[in-house]
Amino acid sequence: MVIKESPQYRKLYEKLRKLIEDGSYKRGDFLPSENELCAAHHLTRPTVRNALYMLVNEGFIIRQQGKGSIVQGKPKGIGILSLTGTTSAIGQDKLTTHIIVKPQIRSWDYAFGFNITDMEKSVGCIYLERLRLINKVPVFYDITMIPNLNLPRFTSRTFENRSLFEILRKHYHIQVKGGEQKILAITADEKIREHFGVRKNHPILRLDRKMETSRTGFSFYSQVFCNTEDYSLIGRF
Amino acid sequence: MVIKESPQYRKLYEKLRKLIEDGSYKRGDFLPSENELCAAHHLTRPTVRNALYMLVNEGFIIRQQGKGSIVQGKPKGIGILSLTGTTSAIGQDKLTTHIIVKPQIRSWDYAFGFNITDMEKSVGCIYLERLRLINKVPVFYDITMIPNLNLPRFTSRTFENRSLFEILRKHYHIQVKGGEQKILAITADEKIREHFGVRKNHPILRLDRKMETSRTGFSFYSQVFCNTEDYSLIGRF
DNA sequence: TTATCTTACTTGTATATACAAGTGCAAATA
DNA sequence: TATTTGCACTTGTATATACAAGTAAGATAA
Repeated sequence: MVIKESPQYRKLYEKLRKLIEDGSYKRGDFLPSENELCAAHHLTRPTVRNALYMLVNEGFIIRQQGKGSIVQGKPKGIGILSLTGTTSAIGQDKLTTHIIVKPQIRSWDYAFGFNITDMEKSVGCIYLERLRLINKVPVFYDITMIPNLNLPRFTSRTFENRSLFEILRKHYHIQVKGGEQKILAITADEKIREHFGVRKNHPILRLDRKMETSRTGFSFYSQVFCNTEDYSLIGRF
Repeated sequence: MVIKESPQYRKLYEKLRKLIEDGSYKRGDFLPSENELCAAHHLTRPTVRNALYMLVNEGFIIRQQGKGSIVQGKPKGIGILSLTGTTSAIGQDKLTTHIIVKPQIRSWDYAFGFNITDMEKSVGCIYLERLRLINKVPVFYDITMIPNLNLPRFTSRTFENRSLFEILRKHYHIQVKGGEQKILAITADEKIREHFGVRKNHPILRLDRKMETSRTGFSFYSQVFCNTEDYSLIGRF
């Protein structure tokens, strides 16, 4: 498979994003002006602006006419509500993953309330369940279902302490572009209580998510149970 | 106060958005191509693309190279997770609002975990509590705190069945541009149980939100309790 | 001193243009 | 018939340019 080189504006976006994420630019700092970025990277203003608007859309910076691009810092907390997966959102060091149900082929005909196509039904899905801990405290329990479409050797890969998003990107060149989610509060059932070690009637946040990818028509689905006693979900809108 | 005319790309965005929202374009339809929109509205491609990308960012359409702009339909469900307020998210016809605590000036020194500035502290806040019902079923209970900065006659305005966002926009020319939110699951306390009419230990979704506006430095805050038994929150990411 | 104007910067809006690259279909070819 | 080729369409990327409008600070004038 041919991996195309990123366009210029995306490269600049990645660079600036990294500088914000690693703290080179702190909250309140100003990015270089558009013209300075143009000169420094040998680009024109529309190209630079393209990169800057990506940062605006993700909340890394705000822009003010007459002043400049003001760094907001990286979106804090558990950014599962935005584009990133859990791993990148909270930092790999703190997060450990236990596989509860190893990836296996199953038949399916629905995915957490999202409609799936006849084609997806016919090929079945790869099913897995994971428990994820932050500083050794179980916080997420998730069930993932991925249409079994041209993902060779997927079920034999190891998921312990690995990001699903990363595996899809590196081994299959599939990027998550966005998606849809439903959020509700429930009380823990017995299985969830056991995994989280909580009492009866403990409130749990449930997310039903559809992830849309760069491969056209290819989406996958997950249901995430989250114990928000110690960690709340944070996002920008 | 002078109200500036919207730029061209924003006008086109509004037009197209309306056409999608009122069903003139349905899910799966294609919008006219960029060149057709250029010709029809006497604009150039970059301007048209600007409008189209606004629709992409809000999930109204997706775009595919070589094919076109594919309508996704309006983001369904209760879009409180995205930019819109509750009223515009679920449609005014179904939503009724009861004022539980009428707008009043109070002192404050925190806002649901968000930091507020000394200036905001010193002027106090406008405080109100509302109960909002969908088809006569109570679904949202929200507490709102707005810094008391140059909002003449605010506390005397009527909020029954009116949108807070709309009042800010029409009477004070303040638009909500985005914000930050924390989401967690809790069990209903006695006050909430009473308003929602639910039993003890009923799970409730709580959102702590900071709304950032077009008036620089002006943000307001709300805490929303949501009974997700019948309606779950839906958003795109 | 105080108030106003100018200036130099910033981002915002808009046009005009060019070529790359993905999609789908029809015509030409084996 | 089946396959390939070419074409006409779509969006994607990038450049070059111009002027509008917001911001801040220094120069100028009252």
